[in-house]
Amino acid sequence: MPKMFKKKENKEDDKIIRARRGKFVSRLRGMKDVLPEEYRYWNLVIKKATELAKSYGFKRLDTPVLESLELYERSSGRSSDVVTKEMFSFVDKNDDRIALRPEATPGVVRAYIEHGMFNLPQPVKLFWLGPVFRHDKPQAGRFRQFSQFDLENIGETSPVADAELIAVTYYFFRELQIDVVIQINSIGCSVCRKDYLVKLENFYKERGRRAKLCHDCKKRLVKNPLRLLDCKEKACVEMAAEAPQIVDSLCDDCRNHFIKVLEYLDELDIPYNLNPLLVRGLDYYNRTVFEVWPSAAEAAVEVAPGGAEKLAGKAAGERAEQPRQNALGGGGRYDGLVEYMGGRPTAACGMAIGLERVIMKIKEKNIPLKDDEKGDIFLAQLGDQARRKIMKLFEVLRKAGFNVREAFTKDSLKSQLEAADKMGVKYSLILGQKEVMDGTILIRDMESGIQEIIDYKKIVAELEKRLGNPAK
RNA sequence: GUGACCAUAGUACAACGGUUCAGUACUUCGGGUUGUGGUCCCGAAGAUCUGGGUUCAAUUCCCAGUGGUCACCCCA
Repeated sequence: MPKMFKKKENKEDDKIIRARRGKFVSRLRGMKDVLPEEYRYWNLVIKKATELAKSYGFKRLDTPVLESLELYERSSGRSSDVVTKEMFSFVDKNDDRIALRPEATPGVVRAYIEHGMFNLPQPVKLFWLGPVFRHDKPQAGRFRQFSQFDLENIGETSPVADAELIAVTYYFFRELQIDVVIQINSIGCSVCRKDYLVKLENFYKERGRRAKLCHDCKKRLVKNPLRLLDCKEKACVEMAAEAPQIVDSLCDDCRNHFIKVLEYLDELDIPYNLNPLLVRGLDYYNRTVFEVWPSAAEAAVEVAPGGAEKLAGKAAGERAEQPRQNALGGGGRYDGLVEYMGGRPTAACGMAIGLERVIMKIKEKNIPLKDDEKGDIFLAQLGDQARRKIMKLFEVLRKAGFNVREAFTKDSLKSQLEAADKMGVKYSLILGQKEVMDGTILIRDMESGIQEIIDYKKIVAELEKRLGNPAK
């Protein structure tokens, strides 16, 4: 029979087999599994976030993954990209408009109002850890489901709150050995921002600048002029560099607030860069806005401490020239949001860090991680009698605090020791028929291969001698 | 949303318009007689993303879809 027919037959067989197995349904675009190997990084990052937040007096809360679509439309803003084009939203069986949360703040603010947290001592400091969703096109460090570590300080007008938030953010990165620089700016309050926007619009109307703007920016000029500063088109960037800076238009209150924030940061030696072009993509921000950018050593980013004096003295510092990289985190003040969403007038500020990006950085830097899943002792058995006895021993050792591993389902000693080896344990305890009879057990040092017979009753003492007392 | 590149076992890679070419390595599983892992030897399992088209013949060429990677936009 010619081969081509044979081949075809095989192919048909394969199809049948595949059909019997059932069709494999793969993961959704931009979604990611976190495998045990990767979870080591997550444990590290989550632990750091939790410890740090707690030690600064933030308390954890969770909010639902699903919220009313309206919540985000109202809070994050109709002009924000997050709301207009990146939201996972749908109509449920009840005809309700639902969204998977694209960020944490609106849900937290909703919870603050709904649970009457304004009756708690103010400010209310909260932290939040969990998945958020944005329907973006996946790319390096960008997923459709990703995780944020979020801090909110609600009910505090003082610039100390802004500075503390930024400080905690900075320490988070520093303690994970990731070099970052805080990009910071103030976008004023609704009053002074209005003045600034007039200046900005006038600027773009002068000397035919408007005609040189890119297509998107022409729209921005009408819809959200602040975003003009944020454009990456060459012509727009050049114009933005000459445009009036918002820090020069701040009202006294906003200006003083901002100076205070910077003074605190100077005092704490937190490296930041006054970035007059930083605006942010969510509509609810006012006054302080900031982002966390990786400080690429190779890009020779200039750190500019002492910005407070500069700002107090004259125009703000040099324009940020470095290429914009993926932000690791960001935040700012949102004094109007709580009231806007139906609460009392309440000042607040918050920030969020993208954990996948943090983990990406940790991996890039090859920061060694210890494998805390490793066991110290492996229990091997031969024969059913021994197996029963050793299953009890497992409980005893586990309760004594030892890190014990086993492969009770395997029969041969060979395969059990093989498993022990792969688990990287220090010692194996081997129990066979003979030892059961004698009331003994073998202890094998897995590195040297030396093994000794010990009294079964003295196991715990022997292990404590070799490994130390786990209870201590 | 726009653009570029890509798509073969669990992983990393080969190969080819048909022909003992779907191969190699790692991993996994089993074995190298009685109760001993790491090395070695033997064996097994395991893949051409989906759908069309061109062709006598497609895993290979073309198109579309899907997915991946990267950049832009935007952000975390």
